[in-house]
Amino acid sequence: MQDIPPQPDPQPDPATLAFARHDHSHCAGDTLARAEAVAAERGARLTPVRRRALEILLEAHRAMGAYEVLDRLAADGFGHQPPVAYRALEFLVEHGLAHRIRRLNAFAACMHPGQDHAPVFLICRACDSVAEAAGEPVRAALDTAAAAVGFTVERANIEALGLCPACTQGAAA
Amino acid sequence: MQDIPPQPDPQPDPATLAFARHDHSHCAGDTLARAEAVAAERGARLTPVRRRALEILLEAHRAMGAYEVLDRLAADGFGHQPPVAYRALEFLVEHGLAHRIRRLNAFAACMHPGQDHAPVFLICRACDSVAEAAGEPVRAALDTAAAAVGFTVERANIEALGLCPACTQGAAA
DNA sequence: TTATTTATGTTATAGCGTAACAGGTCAAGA
DNA sequence: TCTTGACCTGTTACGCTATAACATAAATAA
Repeated sequence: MQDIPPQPDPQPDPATLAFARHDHSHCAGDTLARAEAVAAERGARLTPVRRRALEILLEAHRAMGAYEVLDRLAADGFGHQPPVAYRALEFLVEHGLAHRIRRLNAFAACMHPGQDHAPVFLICRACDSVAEAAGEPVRAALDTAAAAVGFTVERANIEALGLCPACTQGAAA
Repeated sequence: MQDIPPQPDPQPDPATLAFARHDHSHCAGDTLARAEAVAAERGARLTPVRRRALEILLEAHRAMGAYEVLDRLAADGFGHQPPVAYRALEFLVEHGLAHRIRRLNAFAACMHPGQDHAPVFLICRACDSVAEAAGEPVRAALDTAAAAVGFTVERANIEALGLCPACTQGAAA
């Protein structure tokens, strides 16, 4: 998922979650299955709304605003009011099944539920795509910096704005 | 500014920008002077509203919402509408004289204008204090992680939620 | 001066998020 | 079984955050 194609196609979606091409239907289904396993393991109740909210994020495969998720939930027969979406999303974030991207006021399904809980988000300012990259070393450096002043890190948001591979090429050309 | 007092007093302010005690009036004036130098150097026009907005952040010495800054600007005879504050704050952020803390929907004066442009923010979930710590190693790790997928980082937000030294002690006691 | 850019201020509105309350579901224990 | 308590879902209502679009004024460049 991290390899960069030499000639990337134009973005198929305005905000895909990984820059490289991949079998999306497979990755979504697979991730959902792993998310279910993680939830079961943690004793977290993945109720219908919550599960559907996660599916919506996985299907879209991009960062989505809470109201956008809400619209889809409502269309599927769930509640129509903001708290419905916010609570489901909060649950997913709480249990590491989704992430909140504050720079975008948006949420995205976690692509590595249960394993990689130090994600960094790479947001392309040109094409608005968003990638979730592994950030263990970044998190380790953050923990060190915090420890130096006596601070204990519990949760972290690490978000970068810049240019994705495709747009870097475009800018150079 | 990074040393931790053995017996920190109760927070004098709900959201101070550094955990350790220090001579605030001195640090604010000094920082403002350095900020002016940085602005001049960059050819950035530190107009009255912008300068006043920076002063407000420095005087408060904590993270402030845009509307809170706006109220003070209005009280000083500047405009009363949101864009007045947002534009001034945006300018300050743009030129590295202030930072935006997305987790708090707030802004804070940069404590190291012109030198340290890889700040990390440490937000205490117990007492709401915020510290700006040096984050060069964190930023370096982030750049590395991004480069691994071909992404070029231009700006980054690195924010940690956890417990400050004082509240860690309190929780342990 | 005149043209051009940049900054300030306004009105109006869009977007994001949460508090507080009501009803429903489910499991554990009396 | 029935009741209690915890949790989940849904609602209304509201507040906070942020920006678009436009008018005016000030500074800069020609």
